[in-house]
Amino acid sequence: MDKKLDAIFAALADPTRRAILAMLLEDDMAVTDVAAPFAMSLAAISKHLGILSDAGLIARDRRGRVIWCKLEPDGLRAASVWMQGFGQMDVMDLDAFEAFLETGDALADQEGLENQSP
Amino acid sequence: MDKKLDAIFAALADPTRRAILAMLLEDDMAVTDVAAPFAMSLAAISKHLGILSDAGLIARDRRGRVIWCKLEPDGLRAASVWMQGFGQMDVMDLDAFEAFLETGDALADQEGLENQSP
DNA sequence: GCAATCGTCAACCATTTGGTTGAATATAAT
DNA sequence: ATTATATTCAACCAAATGGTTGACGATTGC
Repeated sequence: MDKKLDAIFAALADPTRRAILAMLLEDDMAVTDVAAPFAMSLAAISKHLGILSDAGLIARDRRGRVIWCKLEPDGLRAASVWMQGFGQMDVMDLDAFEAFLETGDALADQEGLENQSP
Repeated sequence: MDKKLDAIFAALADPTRRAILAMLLEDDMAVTDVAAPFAMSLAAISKHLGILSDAGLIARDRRGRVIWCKLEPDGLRAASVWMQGFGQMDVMDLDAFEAFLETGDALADQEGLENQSP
């Protein structure tokens, strides 16, 4: 139960992984496309995605030979709850965030990347 | 500027350090008293405090031979700003948090520990 | 069938991390 | 002055982290 927080904060502690999360906030992406902007190997990015996935911050979904990565809407909840207890302050509206991710603009213009045939 | 976030999230990724922060939320504490509940050496705790301090999450203030540790009210700001941008949501009211720390109950009953002569 | 693409796995490497112990420093108390 | 207390420092250690490369398994397209 503490392990979850460990994993989340450790995942957030790396700038590459934070950048990946920021990219996924705008669009679901294939692993190769996630890796493209970074000056490191695909295998390294694959490891980062594994860490983000283990922390519950993203999910990976295989479609054909392409694996699509997307944000896990509930992923930040544990961290937010801890921060809430820490600061005794208003924390974020995670339910609104989930709604935002699932129905909102973030995932709307996915055709910016190549289309996979359904 | 990214390094700051690295340091903050890395600091939060360790359960001992999160526990220390939770303790300091209730009271300013001397290093020895911080270390007391943990099953590790004082030197190890001293290192953890150094990491928290480098991350800007706590401040250490020497008074006599005792070093008092207290939360740095502004310490979580960068992390909160990042999360805010990430989720596009309210994260926390840090100004209220600062007010809470500086004038509120948290630091009020410090006489629970031994008094240092002024 | 055969070749190209997508992604992971395994082995390796250097660096960082989280802990230990023992010595060193600074202040306080007797 | 001596002794005790509070804390850090330095050297060391095992394990984890972040990266590399090359081989591998799946899937697609010709």
